[in-house]
Amino acid sequence: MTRQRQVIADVLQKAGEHLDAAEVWRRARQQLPGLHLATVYRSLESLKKLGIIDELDLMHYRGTGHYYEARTNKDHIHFTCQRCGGVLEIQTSLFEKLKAQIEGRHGLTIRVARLELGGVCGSCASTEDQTPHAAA
Amino acid sequence: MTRQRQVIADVLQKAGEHLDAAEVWRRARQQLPGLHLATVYRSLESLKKLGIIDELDLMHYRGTGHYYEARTNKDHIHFTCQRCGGVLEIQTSLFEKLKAQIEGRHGLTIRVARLELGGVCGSCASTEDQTPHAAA
DNA sequence: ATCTTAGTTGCGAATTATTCGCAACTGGAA
DNA sequence: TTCCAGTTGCGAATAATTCGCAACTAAGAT
Repeated sequence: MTRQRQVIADVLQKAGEHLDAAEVWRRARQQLPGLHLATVYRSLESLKKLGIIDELDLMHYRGTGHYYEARTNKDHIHFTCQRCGGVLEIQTSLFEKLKAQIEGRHGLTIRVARLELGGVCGSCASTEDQTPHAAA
Repeated sequence: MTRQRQVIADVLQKAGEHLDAAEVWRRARQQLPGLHLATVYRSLESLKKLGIIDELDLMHYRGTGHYYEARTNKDHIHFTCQRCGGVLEIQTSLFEKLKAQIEGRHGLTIRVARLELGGVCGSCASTEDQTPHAAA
């Protein structure tokens, strides 16, 4: 584990939101001024393989890039409102059951699970505005 | 609905596999020689919004691009083996239950659901080879 | 402590994937 | 038929990501 990866993992652990590679770079450079963007990409790839972080695309609401977050002990689901762009994080034991059922039925091992939902959030369905309601 | 979109939707409906934009383009040009790649991207975007096709990334096993498939009446789950690259499509009613539960609990409407799993398939866990076992 | 080396970094250039601007065209409603 | 909002082809532009390579560094062996 190099200093670069520690800092990058730390940035993601402390961030309360989903960051793209460029934003991770901006923040990490405050501790590590010489850090190169290519290193950020390589580190994110390694951290992903190590199961320390997860990658998302939030239904491409904001472009084709990817977002990253520190992995927690329990997987959660991401719902992106396609009207206002808000992101809602959802946890439910049914998700764990679903994964367990699939592993059992198909004799495979799940290492990473990404459930991304898109649709219309409750606030957008009632009001007609375009401001994010769900937490990002 | 323009001829271009019809052909593109048709290519995806007939394909037994997941195609990236460039491959859709190659196939669609057989009926529509002048078709431009930019049009393919724009059409895929429209068809996605119409709910006719779905977009996947298959856990980025083969790069950072996206894959497309015609949508069927029942959503399915994609498992990508991170050892051999094989893709397994999985259906289970638990997935429908999970979506219904989320809609109910959070008062939102799900328009598109993408569950992508990564891990090790049964064959890879037993044999140590790197050949795809699951159907692509 | 020092050596060793497999793996990592910084750098800039290259590649891939996707989008844009604009003038010409076209599907389908009136 | 006329009309027009939406679509297309085109090439250039942009975003996102990866590569090649020489210099460095973490961490295990000596």
